[in-house]
Amino acid sequence: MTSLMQKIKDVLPQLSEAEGRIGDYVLENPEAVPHMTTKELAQKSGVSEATIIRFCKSIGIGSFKSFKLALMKDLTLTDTSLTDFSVLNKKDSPYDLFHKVIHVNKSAIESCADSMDRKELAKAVEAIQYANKIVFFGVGGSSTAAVDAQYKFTKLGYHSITSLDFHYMLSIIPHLTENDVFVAISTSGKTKDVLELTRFAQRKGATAIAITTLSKSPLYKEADIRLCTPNVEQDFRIGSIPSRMTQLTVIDTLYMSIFHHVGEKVLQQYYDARSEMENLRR
Amino acid sequence: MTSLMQKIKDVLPQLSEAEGRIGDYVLENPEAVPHMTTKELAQKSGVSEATIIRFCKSIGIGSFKSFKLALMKDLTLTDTSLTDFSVLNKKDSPYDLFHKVIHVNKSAIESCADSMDRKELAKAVEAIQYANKIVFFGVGGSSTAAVDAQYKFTKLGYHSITSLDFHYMLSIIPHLTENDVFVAISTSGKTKDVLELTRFAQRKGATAIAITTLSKSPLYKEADIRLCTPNVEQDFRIGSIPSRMTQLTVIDTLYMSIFHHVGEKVLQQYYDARSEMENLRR
DNA sequence: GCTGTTATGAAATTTAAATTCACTATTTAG
DNA sequence: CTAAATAGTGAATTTAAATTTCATAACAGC
Repeated sequence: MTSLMQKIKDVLPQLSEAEGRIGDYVLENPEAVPHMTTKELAQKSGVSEATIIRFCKSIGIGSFKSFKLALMKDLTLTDTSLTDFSVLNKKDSPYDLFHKVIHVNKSAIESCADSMDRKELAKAVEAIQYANKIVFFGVGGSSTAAVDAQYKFTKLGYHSITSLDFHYMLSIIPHLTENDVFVAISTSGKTKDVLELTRFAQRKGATAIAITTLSKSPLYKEADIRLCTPNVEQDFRIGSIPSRMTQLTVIDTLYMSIFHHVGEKVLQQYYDARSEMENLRR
Repeated sequence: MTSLMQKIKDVLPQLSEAEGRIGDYVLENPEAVPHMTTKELAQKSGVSEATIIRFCKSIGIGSFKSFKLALMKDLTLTDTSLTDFSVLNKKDSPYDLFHKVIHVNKSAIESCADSMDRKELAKAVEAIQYANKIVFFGVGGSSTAAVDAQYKFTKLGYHSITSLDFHYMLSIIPHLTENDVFVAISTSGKTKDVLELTRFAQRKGATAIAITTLSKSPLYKEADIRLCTPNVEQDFRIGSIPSRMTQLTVIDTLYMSIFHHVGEKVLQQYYDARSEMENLRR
């Protein structure tokens, strides 16, 4: 059993009746689905087309097209690829673990393509591009992405802010306006601190961009723009290892996109910074 | 070179001017094409949509959809991996950049396997395992890895320290002893701040672990233990995007390895932390 | 029993792929 | 050297697929 199929099996009990019927059909006829249209699959599993789309989102994939692609990949890779650390072994040496880490991280980054919605991405780039201030916030494992983002956007000349301190953030947000962007980073989308600050920022008029998994979480529902990360396996042992990689991939994309727009303008500043760094021999 | 790509090359001379332009574009950006629509590919190769369809038929494929599928299959088989953003294109949309970022990050992580020395890794794990304090230091793009590491090892119950502030670090290091570990993170291995602190830590008796590229850099030469990251392409535009991924992969490996050793002991603390978090509904 | 929420499909909209058609440039036949 | 034939092209259209919106029905909580 491969990862996507397993995933469907796992969530099957939580699905609604109609979505469950789709799941059943897909599990029984996986090789047929990649060539179908929503209409066909809808007919065959006895639901409406709209429910097909909803089914895709329920299993954490952003579009029907991506779903078909992921399923196809799943079927061709007979490789018993582990995408999590379930097969951790007592005898594993650090070097063995190293290769597992490589594998998990690579898989996580690969699956980013499944959950991202290109329209939302375009909206996010647009919002950031014209932003006055950009505030990033993430706690726990997601703070890494926030810190990284803050650094990158500062380099691009933005007024870019982050802090791990909830109370510090509370003092920042009142100054936000509709020209500003608040980027909330939370894998689960349920983190209370993140939610509260996001709502606060929205009340001040800022655009709330969420970097979170595709799910029915409050953050997902309430954000103005959603950049979805895939539902990579979570395990207490590995904590947020793979989900951090997916968050950073999203951040990198935003950075590259903005650079692409403002790049010419900041190039001189880049060179300035570099030559000054060389002068100081740092 | 594989079948489809080769096929395109073969027929290229026989194609008409406009179709030839498509062929050129596809050969230059094969990994970008599978995510495009006819419209996009038409724009980027400077032809009309109709010509895209005709191009597909010219190379013996019945539809644009099939063409994309075939190309994708082709690419997964061979790895024509670009490991840099050299193929950045003026017309790239955020979604295009997203796929390039995925590709670059994936490649970077993959190539980690090439540069890591298993003995050095074992030594590093050994040193950290019995360490009293662990200090991480990285500046610029490498600070992300330091921050991430500090958080991870704190979760494991270590006295784990990092700061971006050179002077703060100066006040930390005098307290290090031979039971402590100083982890220096620098892609180039030449960063002055990192070097100075590393030497200082070594003078105090701490074991210096370097996470750096395999090169003749001072950091590489002077460190007690070397964990090498691959020499991924550096580019002013992308800064440290791929090298940050490789650093994090090394950090993840250290974390997993240590967890593997001390795991049983800290499991209870993990559960404590989680249930308390749930109590506080954070 | 009312109210708010969730699940659902029908219909409308949006988006992508493919086709048609008209125009141009070039070649070929007379 | 001209006229007809032909190939190559993109604009506009058609067709088809994916996605969103909206109204309704079922249900849970009060």
